[in-house]
Amino acid sequence: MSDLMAEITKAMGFRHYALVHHVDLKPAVRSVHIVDYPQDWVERFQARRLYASDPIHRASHRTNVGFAWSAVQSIISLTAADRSILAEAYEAGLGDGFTVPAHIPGELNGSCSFAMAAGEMLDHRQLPFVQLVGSFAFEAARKISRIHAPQSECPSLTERQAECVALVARGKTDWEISQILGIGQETVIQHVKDARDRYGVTKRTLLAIRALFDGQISFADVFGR
Amino acid sequence: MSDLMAEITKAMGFRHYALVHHVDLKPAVRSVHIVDYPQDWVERFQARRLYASDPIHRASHRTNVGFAWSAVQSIISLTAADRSILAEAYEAGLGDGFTVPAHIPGELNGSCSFAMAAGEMLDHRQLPFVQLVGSFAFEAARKISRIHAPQSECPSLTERQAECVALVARGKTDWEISQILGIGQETVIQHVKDARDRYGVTKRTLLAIRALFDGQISFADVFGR
DNA sequence: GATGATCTCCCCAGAACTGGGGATAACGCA
DNA sequence: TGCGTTATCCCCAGTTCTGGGGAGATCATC
Repeated sequence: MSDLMAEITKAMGFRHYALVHHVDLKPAVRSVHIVDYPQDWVERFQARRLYASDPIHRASHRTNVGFAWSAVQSIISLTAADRSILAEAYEAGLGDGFTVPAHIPGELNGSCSFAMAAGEMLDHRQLPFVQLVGSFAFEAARKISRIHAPQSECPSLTERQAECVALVARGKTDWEISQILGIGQETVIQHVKDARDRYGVTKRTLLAIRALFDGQISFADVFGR
Repeated sequence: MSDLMAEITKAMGFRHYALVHHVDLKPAVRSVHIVDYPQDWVERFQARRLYASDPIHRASHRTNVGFAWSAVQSIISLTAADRSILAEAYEAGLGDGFTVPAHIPGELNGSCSFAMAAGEMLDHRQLPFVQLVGSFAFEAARKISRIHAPQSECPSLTERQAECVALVARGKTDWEISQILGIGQETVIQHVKDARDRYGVTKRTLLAIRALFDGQISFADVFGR
């Protein structure tokens, strides 16, 4: 993967790339982290835990399409600290660059960035192509890094159960759910009990999250309306 | 905007388009909703509130790049209900299509879809271009409707709080969390309490889901390892 | 007609959570 | 030095959840 990325990066006229989830490196977590940035910068980046506050990362959380680093202030306002981070990156050898955000609900935020050497100019005519490459590169990395392990049969819930779980996910108590659905509290308790059983979990919190994860309910069910 | 979309749609060889946030239509909410689908289907879609459960929408919540509708089962597993929804859409005049997801942390999920008439075939060589157009179209629509996030307060948690919330999301009890983190149960109770306060919620279930939604924790934290 | 699935309702005991009220210590920042 | 933040711990009363045990009604299917 990194060989391929290096090749593509070069072919597009860039010098460095970073294909990352925006988290501190935790070996235990299956996150994407394929980077070819100046070593010096990578170390400082991690030491200072910039993955959360780096202005490029922050900007990538506010948009859906890629952007040139030189245009970052059109997306977020830069603080003095941000400017010094950018200056430091430049010192370390990173010139202008282009970052493609990669967000999926319920997953870590990520991005795919390509950078020139310090002093070189971006070829703006090429950016749409870079956008495309960035998106697909991230998706590919994400698929590879995900073991997609159990692919266990997602237990299906009955309609009533799903309705109850959706309300559980909204933080409703069993009594509140009974009022919303117009049935008895005992009935709700039973539906939630049955739903927990189907998922083989013992806590309603995990029930809600599992149901969310495999699409029995969606974030729209939780926050919609 | 819709004129332009219609033109682009035609130029790319498609018949219909839909540039939408995945929510029920509410005039009060400033969300993107630019659609040119068969009227019949739009009505049924809204009547049955499919925005949340439509398999194409669900699939678009699981990926970051576009996908052909005919390949949707490689992303999510289809239930019988899903299949009947797809069949119904086909009946209504929607053939194969291509959907580009558009997700931004803290905002409503959205997508940009292009569809053929029933019976026509997708030109797969063109899909990368469609991907590009879809992304930019959504971003443009989003900027115009300038919903720039309903100033979605994304409260930040302290490290300890986030650790506790991640474990809450795994269905652990406060006592279990205390054992895992090697601290007192009372301390865990306090951290969870503080985290609930920051999010302004009163139930740990909603706390976990909110934290999941805006990226404080991820599904990897919940299911990983 | 039996069987299974679903939805509805009921009771109970013990565990877990929630919302108040405290406290101490360490750290950085002004 | 004082103030805010964070992390740690403690107590308590009341609510909510969890895991057992039931039961009757409907509906489709075999």
